[in-house]
Amino acid sequence: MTDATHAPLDAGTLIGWFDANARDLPWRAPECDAWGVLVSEIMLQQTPVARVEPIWHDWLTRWPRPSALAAESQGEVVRAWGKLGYPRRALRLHAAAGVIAEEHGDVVPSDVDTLLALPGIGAYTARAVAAFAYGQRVPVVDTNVRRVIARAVHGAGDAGPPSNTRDMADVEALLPEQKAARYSAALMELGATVCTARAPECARCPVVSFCAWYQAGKPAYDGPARPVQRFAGTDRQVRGLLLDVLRGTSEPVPKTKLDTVWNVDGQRDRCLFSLLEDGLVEQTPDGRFALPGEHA
DNA sequence: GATACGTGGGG
DNA sequence: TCCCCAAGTAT
Repeated sequence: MTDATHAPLDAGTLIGWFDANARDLPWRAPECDAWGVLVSEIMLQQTPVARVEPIWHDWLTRWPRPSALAAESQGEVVRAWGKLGYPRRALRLHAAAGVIAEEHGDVVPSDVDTLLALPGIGAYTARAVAAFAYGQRVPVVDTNVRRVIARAVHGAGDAGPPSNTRDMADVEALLPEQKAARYSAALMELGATVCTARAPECARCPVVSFCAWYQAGKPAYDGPARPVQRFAGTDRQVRGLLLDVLRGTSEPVPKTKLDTVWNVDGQRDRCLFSLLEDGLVEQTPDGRFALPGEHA
């Protein structure tokens, strides 16, 4: 066993660093409740902090409780989601708010399994809410945590493909008995601001002298390459263009209007159909198109 | 386990 | 310009 004070990711060291260096994010404020934490976690799925912050403020002001969001139309929620990306998250958060309002007394659940049963909440988000909103000692594994552990503990340049079971066991082994949630926040913060993917600033790292990767001379990552996420020309781009039209109008639009955003007819129609299937778009009785729930 | 799913900033 | 990356989830 490694001496705790010399472990690569010592809790006292990391929490001390976090106390002094944590970013002042609104969902970390003492007055932010579990609903605010949940909204932030959903918005932060694959979307950078800088783009989330202003939208998060809008949402918490407009819908300070789950029941308030649940009472809103789906379309308005998708519109307020703006350009955060992956708008199905907005629909799922709206649905989760409905369940919380109806079945949980308008209080975000604190139990991991109950959270996991809500739409849009997976292994990461369920534990993030349990830890950051309720102070529970549960492993919180995101891409930052995986990268920090890969480097500091395993001496690899980057994390390999995710494995929920193995990744959670890795974190569980590091998690201190006390202040576990704060430790997880520190781990994530280190990965987000210092031990970054592209250009880690090892000179600023509080645990550099215990880092297996640094000690080994920062060898290049030799694992399998991540699949590249192309965007230009994909259905994702076309769906985004279609939805952007509908976000910008309160009145339903005729299909001819949507036809102007992309000139490959087959792809465009397929994307419109998939948006209808996903419930992100609805067709009005007269055949026009709109965001859902506003023009039945 | 692989794939689909938005959007925009930075190197 | 192109490519990588960003607090993932659902299928």
